[in-house]
Amino acid sequence: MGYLCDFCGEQRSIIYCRSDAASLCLSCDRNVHSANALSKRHSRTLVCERCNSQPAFVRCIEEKVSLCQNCDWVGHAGSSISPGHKRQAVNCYSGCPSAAELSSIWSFLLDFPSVGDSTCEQGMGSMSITDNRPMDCQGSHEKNNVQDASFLGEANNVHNVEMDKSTVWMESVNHLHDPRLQNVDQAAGSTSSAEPKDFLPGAKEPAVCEDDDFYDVFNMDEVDLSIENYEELFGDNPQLFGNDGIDGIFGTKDMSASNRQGAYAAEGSSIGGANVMQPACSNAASADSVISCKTDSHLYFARQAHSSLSFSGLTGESSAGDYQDCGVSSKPMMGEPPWYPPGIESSMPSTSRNDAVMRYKEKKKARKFEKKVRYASRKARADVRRRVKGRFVKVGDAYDYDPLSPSRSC
DNA sequence: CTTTATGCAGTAACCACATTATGGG
DNA sequence: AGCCCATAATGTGGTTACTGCATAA
Repeated sequence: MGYLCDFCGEQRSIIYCRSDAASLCLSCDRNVHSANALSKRHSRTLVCERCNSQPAFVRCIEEKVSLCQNCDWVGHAGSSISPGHKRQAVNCYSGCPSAAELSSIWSFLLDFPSVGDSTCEQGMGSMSITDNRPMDCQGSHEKNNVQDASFLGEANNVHNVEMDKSTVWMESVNHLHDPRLQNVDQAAGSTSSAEPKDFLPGAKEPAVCEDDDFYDVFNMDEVDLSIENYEELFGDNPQLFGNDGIDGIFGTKDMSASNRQGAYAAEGSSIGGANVMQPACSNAASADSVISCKTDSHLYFARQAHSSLSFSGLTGESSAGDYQDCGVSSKPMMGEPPWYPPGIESSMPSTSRNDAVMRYKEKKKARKFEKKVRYASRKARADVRRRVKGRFVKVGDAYDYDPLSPSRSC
């Protein structure tokens, strides 16, 4: 069975666009994603060469194949045959890099027979959606000329790549806390550890901070952050939330439900560039992603965290498309992630998970939104006031409820 | 498949009145 | 500026009624 480009149906698909949920050949990828500013921001990565349906997560250097998480797990973690294979993280990119640029980023891209294919490149030349600019995104380039190419640390030959700095950016997954990735070779081993530090507060990192998707992450307007006992949800693996764990996000564990939102937003500015938050694009993305799910989403996120998988870009009112954009469809929110490695699922102690679900449900049920009493004196007054069907009654009138005594006057 | 009934969860409204805020002298 | 007084506005908790949604019949 051939895995052809979803767009032209002719070339072999190489790139997977999460936003479009489509597998594209290089030509169509550039064609489609140079259409407008929004499409340019679509986060793409290689398509899994095994299942050809999921975005690639790592590349097995030994087998020279790009694999999604599921296939990677099946082929490596879940297999006794090739567990020691060296793997390399496959990053996401956005913008409209050429095939040559991509091959500079992913040297292994040359393994693909269609890369560099003349007809493919010619097809790019005959793009019908192009504007007059030889290399798109010039406008934004000028506007965002402060952007730095340092994020291209994953590239083997960063300095040789003269790509549009404003439109192409790689997303590091180096800070993944996925133990299964411990064996992943961090592409020339280079900038992995230092890379996140480039995004510290103050150090403007436009490719990250100016990305609307990233801001969406901090769109707290409608986010319910009423995690009553988040350490119960997330505490099993505090490392997932950076060095400071969950406290690194919320600042204090004693933060009330109402305060969390504000504090979160307040910290968001620093978090955005600090050690906690990183924009991520995929299911292979940073576990430092944002906690901004509502109700049941908490559980799902918790599951993601527990399984060392994560996603970002979820806002309280995220749509299905948003989830898709993160490499996770909305469907799993109602149940099991379809791409969830069966091995993990089966190996995960079902009892512990059930316990976690039970605990979550209990907490959710018992959760009460703390009401902040502004005037304790009024509360004290109300606490002793007699009522009729819950309503206050005049002093001396008949009442059916007396907080001071269960007796009734009538 | 559509309609109706039922259950559940969430929320606004209600009450009296002490407390608080505001403005004028 | 500081004080006093009158008036208006606020907020407090338990209960009910209402609404919207999901599910079953």
